[in-house]
Amino acid sequence: MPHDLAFQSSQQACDVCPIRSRAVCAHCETDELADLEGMKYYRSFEAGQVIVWAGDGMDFVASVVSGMAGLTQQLEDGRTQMVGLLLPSDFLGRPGRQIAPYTVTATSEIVLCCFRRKPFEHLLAQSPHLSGRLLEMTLDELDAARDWLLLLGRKSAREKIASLLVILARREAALARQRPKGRFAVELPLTREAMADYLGLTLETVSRQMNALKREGVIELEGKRRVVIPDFEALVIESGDDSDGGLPS
Amino acid sequence: MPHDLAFQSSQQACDVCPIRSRAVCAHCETDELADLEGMKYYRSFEAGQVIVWAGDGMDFVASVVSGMAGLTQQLEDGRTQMVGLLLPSDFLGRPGRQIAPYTVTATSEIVLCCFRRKPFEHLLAQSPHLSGRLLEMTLDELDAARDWLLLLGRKSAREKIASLLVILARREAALARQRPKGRFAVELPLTREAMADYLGLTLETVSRQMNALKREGVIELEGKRRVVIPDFEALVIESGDDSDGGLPS
DNA sequence: GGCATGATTTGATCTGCATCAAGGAAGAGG
DNA sequence: CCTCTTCCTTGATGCAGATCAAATCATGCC
Repeated sequence: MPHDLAFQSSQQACDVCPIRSRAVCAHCETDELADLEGMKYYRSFEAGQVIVWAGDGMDFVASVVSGMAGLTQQLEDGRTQMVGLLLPSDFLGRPGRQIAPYTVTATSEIVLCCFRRKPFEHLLAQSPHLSGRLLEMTLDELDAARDWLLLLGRKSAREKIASLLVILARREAALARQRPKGRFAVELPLTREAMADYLGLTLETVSRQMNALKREGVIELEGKRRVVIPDFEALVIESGDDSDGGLPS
Repeated sequence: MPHDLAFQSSQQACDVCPIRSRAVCAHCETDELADLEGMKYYRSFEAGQVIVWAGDGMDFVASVVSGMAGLTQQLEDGRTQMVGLLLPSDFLGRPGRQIAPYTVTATSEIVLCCFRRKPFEHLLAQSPHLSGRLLEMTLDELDAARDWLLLLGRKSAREKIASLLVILARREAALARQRPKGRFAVELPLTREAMADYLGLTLETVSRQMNALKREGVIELEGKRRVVIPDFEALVIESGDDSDGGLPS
């Protein structure tokens, strides 16, 4: 039985929270934060643990504080596709919906800041700061899903791998309010199988393409779960789209 | 130059609107509807016309009244993926964003109920009925995008075609507040190429699979743009997922 | 250390769909 | 009626990535 970190950090204050500036609560005022503090609790999961099963009831919603999780959908015969990637500051759960439509699995050790559903929904109805931010985040997620549709529908295996690394690098940089450039290192808290499920490939193809990119010097592997990108712009070219990621300036 | 139908219908009243019960304005009260009437105007486009180009400014948002449109994304080398399908009652545009990220093309003749951006955003900030409904619709769209990810990542060409027909049948039935069952006819306001762009296939594969389904009696074709589904449940089985579409009862 | 367990790599072969290449069909405009 | 043009179908061939099969590597446990 894994050691549950939940109660170690159960009373961390919002004003020192690392995701404060990007999470659902980003626009909240002091009094709203106080309300949120009253309904929140932390939970931790280890890599591989299931956080929610599709079809189960959920009595909470949550923000990812650290770590990574995947939303996963399945066909009856077992074919699996990841349909959402939860990184720090992302939101888990849908207000107004009790039953989870997707299975959520921790792909690395993860810490969630959970809010009890009922009080959260109540506050959501009161606070335009909260509901406005949630709308904004949902629209961003929809944009990300649409980029992902392009990836799954039209990119080659090699481009898919490169795209995933670009996404992870951008997200990691965004938390530090930067953008990736030149030499850059990324944590890769995913097994080859999880990557395959994300990219609509098999794990063998993922392995082959990763090693091909490595052989050609586009990436360097430090162990299996850490990637160094010697030239970020070169990786972006491999990813197939030349967009700058839509970030300003 | 096509004949512009825009001004023929420029003053249709909201209370006789066919999409009233499902569009952004669904939860609005009489006074909010009056505000909306003041900022709205209708525009029509013919099949194949571009409604918005990616990168262009948009000074309106809109609801689809009738017809169909596709949001489309492209890689520099021309590979094209549809990333959104706009059917009656769907919402076009993102509040707070001026520049369109995707090209929007009418795939059939289409009528839009447009709202001037600024007044709409103002009302959105005032009205929880409006913003709440928009959040709800955005979350539904995200769910649809996630089903689509599964389709693109893991389904065979045959399953993809069947899935598209199931989606169109469900949407057509939903407008009449029903669910498809038994024998059912669907309009297919898409060229083979548009279907291919939706499904991440080539138009040749779409054509072959459509005719294969026809040969096997799963579908019947009335002309090229109308499909009769003799047994809806059989089509759902071909689509690969046995879900009931998530509708209650 | 020795041994299980799970993750990853690597190789050989197969196959579904893309690609390339002609034709048909059906409507629009002269 | 003829001739574009656009859309669709059908056939032949090739290839990227799936599938099947075995090592290799790591890690934790006894």
